[in-house]
Amino acid sequence: MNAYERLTEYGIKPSVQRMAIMEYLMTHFTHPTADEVYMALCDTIPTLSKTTVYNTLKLFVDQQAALMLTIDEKNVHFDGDTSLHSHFFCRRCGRVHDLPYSGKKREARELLIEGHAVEEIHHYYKGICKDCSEAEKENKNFN
Amino acid sequence: MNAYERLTEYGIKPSVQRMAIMEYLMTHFTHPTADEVYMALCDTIPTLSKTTVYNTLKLFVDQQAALMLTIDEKNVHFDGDTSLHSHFFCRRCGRVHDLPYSGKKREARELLIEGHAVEEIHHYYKGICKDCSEAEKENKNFN
DNA sequence: AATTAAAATTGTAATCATTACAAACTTAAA
DNA sequence: TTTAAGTTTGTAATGATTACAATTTTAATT
Repeated sequence: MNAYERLTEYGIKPSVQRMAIMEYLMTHFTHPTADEVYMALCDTIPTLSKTTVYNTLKLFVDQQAALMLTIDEKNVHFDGDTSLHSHFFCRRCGRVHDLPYSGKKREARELLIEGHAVEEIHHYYKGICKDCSEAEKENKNFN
Repeated sequence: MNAYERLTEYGIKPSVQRMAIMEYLMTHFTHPTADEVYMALCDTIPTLSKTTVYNTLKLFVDQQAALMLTIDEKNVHFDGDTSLHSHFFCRRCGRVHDLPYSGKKREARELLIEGHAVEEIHHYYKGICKDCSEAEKENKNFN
């Protein structure tokens, strides 16, 4: 599936900017921030505005075509993989790693928990990631 | 247990400000933001600085005497209840509700997942809370 | 008690991610 | 081709958080 199809599938009218941003999310599983998306695309789309990146990512999230990760208190991260999975945030290098979802497999939508209508499930781990742990052992700095 | 004991237990040297902030966390389970803590205390401690509130909450989190919740992209929330439990963030009213932890009960500390050293486990739900759902049914606004 | 050093607190100013807003541009329909 | 609606853009504002240096407090020592 390409970016165009993905957008229309989620009821989003395609445009050059929207396709570029979706394409980026579909090919980079680094959980980028809005700024990282902007920096990656502003060379190929020189007229791109950061406001557009923010607006577009918000649109994707509203349409459930992307996930907004609030795992990092410094920056909001975005994830083009909307399947149910967990995340690990490394407080050393600041990266977000994917992990399989370890909770009960239940549907995110149409779920009531203690009377609250659940729309999203987020499962986060925080700590020091494998790369940073190994780098520390060797007295080296990762990054 | 009072605030003084709690602080010393977590290796934090007590002070008037620290005890007031810890006392607030121990008696209010509203998951306040730094600003809410400041606003609640600045009447009784008129010289209190917002910087002190930020520094102190960070100290509590570093010493694991409180949890930092990044569930809300607008504000960091704090939780004096460090036991393993889940949270529900209402995108309507912005409040954070407690929920029992539904995942596997495993120790947060000393846990390796795919090579990553886990220090914290966070389980978040997002959606519309019970109060807001009921208020909407009655065509009223909660808040 | 006076001296001193370390730690804690404070206020101000800076930072920086995000948003508001209005103008400019594009699209597609009429 | 006009019109309206939707989209993009740039600039300026917002607001939470942090940096920093000065002040105050604490606690140990003389």
